[in-house]
Amino acid sequence: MNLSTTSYSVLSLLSLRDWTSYELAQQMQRTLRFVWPRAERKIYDEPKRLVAAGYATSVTGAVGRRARTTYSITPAGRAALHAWLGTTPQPASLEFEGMLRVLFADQGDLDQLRVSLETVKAQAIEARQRLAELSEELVSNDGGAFPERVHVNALSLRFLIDHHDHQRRWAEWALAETAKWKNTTTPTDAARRRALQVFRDAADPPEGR
Amino acid sequence: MNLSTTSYSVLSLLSLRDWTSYELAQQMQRTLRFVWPRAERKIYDEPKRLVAAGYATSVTGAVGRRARTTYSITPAGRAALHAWLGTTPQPASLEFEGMLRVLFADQGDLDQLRVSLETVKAQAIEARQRLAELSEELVSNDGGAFPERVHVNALSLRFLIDHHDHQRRWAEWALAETAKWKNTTTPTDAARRRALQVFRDAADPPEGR
DNA sequence: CTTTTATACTGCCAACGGCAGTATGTCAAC
DNA sequence: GTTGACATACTGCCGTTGGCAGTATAAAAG
Repeated sequence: MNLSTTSYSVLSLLSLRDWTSYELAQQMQRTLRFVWPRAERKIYDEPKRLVAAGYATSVTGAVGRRARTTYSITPAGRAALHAWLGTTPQPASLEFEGMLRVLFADQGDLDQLRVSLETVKAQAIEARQRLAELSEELVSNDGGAFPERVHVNALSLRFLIDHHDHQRRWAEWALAETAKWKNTTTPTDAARRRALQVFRDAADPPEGR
Repeated sequence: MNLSTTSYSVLSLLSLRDWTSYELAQQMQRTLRFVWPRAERKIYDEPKRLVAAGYATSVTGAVGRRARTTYSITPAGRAALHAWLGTTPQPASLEFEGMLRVLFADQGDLDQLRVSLETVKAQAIEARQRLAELSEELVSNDGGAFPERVHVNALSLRFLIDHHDHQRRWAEWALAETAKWKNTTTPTDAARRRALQVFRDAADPPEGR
């Protein structure tokens, strides 16, 4: 009975309050998605696994003739969560289809590249908008649903905001850069010089500490 | 016979030159991993799928008594790749276990939080170092193995460098921020004020265009 | 009182990750 | 000239995940 990181992310939510599977699925999509994106479908399986592991208990009530199961964390669950917080996380990993389109843009034409960049920009703005909405919620009622958690939420939000702003700014820069291109296959001499300068900058990592 | 984004990333590599499965697996880990991370194991299946789809051909040679299969893109493959470059990419998605540890740090203790942040920082520096090595290769021999592709490589590298530098700088900021904390559960008044200021900043997205 | 929308899931299957295993090639040391 | 270490070059297996489709009831809107 091995639990995945997804299991622990659900267990983490259960450490804050009781939830139904449906609420957990909603909450994962609304907030945790930004750092741990998982299909809604999978979230429904996790509480069952947690119960099987002894980390949660379920209470089945009813709304009309429909069953409603509410899950709660157990002391063993809290202990397991505490232990997990001391384990080493996997490195962050980024899936970026839009960048694949850019990397191999020389196999397509200039219009396609520019549409891809516009899509990346629009998607960054969209995600940024979702974060702004979450933030508004946190500002109102002085800290949102979990006002005792403002400090950790702020740590995380600071990163996510910059992350999505960075995507947008990069897309804008790339659009400006490619505005001077005549085709996707042959860089102009100026573009070539700027490219080599990017490589030289990148080859020299900043001081670590 | 539906091809995945992983299939198209392999097809993209084949558009540059011929490769063996092993070389493709290496190249994916070395470079494309940063934008499309996939297990080495899976890369071995992709060329076969591309052959089945008519997008690649295979030629089996030999090194001693060991078979060596080299894959090449077909005209149909080039056409399919061109069409794919015009499709809409999925939004970028980030998996960040370290941030999960930070978000639920109030369920653990201060030492665990600081170790998590140090790990995030070290992993960012490590990834940045891999990018610096790639860049050195691109600077030498005036553009690396594919000098005609400097312009698209520069576009992508610019983003990736900033992405990993951002992770490092954020981890350093978070370490400084948490240096003032007495525990993980109760923010000081000052920390609480700074948190609410983060939310207010975040609630106000910058001008889109 | 009927249609729409939200709630609350489950089944199915292809894609994926990670580990273990197999087998050959290359080079350096003994 | 053989042994061992390491690199090359994959394949099998199995549990996890993503995404689509489907089922069914409750609540809200018209």
